[in-house]
Amino acid sequence: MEEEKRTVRAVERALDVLLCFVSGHEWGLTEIAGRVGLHKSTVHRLLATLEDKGFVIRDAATEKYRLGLSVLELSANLSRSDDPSVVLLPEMERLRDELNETVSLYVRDRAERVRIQAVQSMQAIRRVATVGARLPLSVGASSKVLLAFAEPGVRAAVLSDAAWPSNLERAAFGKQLDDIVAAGYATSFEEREPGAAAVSAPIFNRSGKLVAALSVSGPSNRLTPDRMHEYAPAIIESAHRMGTILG
Amino acid sequence: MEEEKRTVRAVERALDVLLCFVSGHEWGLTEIAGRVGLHKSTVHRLLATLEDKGFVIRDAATEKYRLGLSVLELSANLSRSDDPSVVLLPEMERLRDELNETVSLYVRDRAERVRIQAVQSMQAIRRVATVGARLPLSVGASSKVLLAFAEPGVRAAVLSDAAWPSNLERAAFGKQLDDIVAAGYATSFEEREPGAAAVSAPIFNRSGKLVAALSVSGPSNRLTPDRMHEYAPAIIESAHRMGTILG
DNA sequence: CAAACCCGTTTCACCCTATGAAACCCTGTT
DNA sequence: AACAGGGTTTCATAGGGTGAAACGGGTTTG
Repeated sequence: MEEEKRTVRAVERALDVLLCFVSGHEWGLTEIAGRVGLHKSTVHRLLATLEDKGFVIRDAATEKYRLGLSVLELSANLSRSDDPSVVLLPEMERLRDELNETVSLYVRDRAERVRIQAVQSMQAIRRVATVGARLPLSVGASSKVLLAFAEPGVRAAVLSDAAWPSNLERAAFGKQLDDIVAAGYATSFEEREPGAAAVSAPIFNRSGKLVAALSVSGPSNRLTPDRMHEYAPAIIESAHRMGTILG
Repeated sequence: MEEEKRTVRAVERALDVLLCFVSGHEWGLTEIAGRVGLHKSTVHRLLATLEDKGFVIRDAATEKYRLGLSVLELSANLSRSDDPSVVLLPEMERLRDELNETVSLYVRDRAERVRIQAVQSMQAIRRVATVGARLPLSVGASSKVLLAFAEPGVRAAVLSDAAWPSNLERAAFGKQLDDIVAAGYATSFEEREPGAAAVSAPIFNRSGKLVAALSVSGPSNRLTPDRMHEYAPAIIESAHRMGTILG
């Protein structure tokens, strides 16, 4: 609490309002005010500003707010030519076709992970992965990869974060991460979602720094533990190839 | 200048900073300060706030700012299931396959139009359309559609906008829009870009309100005026079908 | 090797402006 | 009519955003 904040409160609050729209598409003013814990009139002013700049629009029919087109405009420029999510796409599709399962790409953002790219399996029963989703860093194969192979310090920093689940045994988890470093890949079986399993391997750039986790996921009856270990070499090889594509 | 502003200045400025990233991917602090016309230290604080909420990140190598992952997260939820750009995609692909030309979807945003979805022709020579692009509302087939079929008032409002090109003869343009309403579709031949042509038809929702313009575009040697009028019925029918898909 | 320069960071006093309580205005409901 | 539940507007207050200036750390210039 002693932390000197060099941020602008009004802007922080406006961005919190904007971030309401990551879950659910439409919100009324009062709803938003309740969610962010601010007074109606404050939120009203913030929304007017956001609307003015095109970040939100009011649905003419429902009178509620939804995301505006400025966000689309920004996200269009998010994918640059040297963006991993673009240059790695062909290789992701190749791997998808080889294993016929959904392939995702994750990066770590503080104490969370974000799915920055995904290609879906073509099978009827498949893992459906939405790009942009933000997931906890405590469970799942790619979470463990993103922690295990991270630069020194981040592992300790994340594990000691206040948001980290307290019921998770730290020592055992650390041991698990060490095993993953030794094996070169991680698996998860019905860990985060029942019926789902995943294998994940680290992607390093040329200077050996971890940049992303490549993950293959599907229903747990297809992706049995045996099958996952069988797939692992192909995934590791694919991840290695991706590393050479990057700078 | 007498206009009572009910907006928050600090937030406005922060959003202006964010909107710098629609053109060019990377900016230094001083560059941004110059662009938005603010003092360095102000921009520094705003950027710190934006970074804190994940809307921008600092490239570790170049020390410059680029868009952060929160934008990705937001844009993921912009494409909701009832979002036109998603539900209309199959029909757009069908039309693309029928005519073998690039198909785009535009909506009006104030005095501009935004391409919210596009599927490319498979031919070697084809119109390449990027989603999220923002274009003037004064030229192009879909511009004319978005104006001609708009609700009463918006036509006059846009034409009298300060940003409207003054060299455009208003009376003649208005007549042209009336003709388009009568015809039910619009064409443009090398109007905005040399060598490019387009046909566009309006999409109305069930309550008869204009929601988007469906456009077929390609090289002007394939999309001759004759060919465009020949294509028009199919495009109108497709646009009508899309209207029934929407609420 | 200074000096000059550029960029980002920090400090600080001033006074602008964001804030929230309350009142107000709708429209629909009891 | 009275009420409820949304959104809008007003207004006094003090809290906080602001920009000038100074600082620090690089790199280029003399």
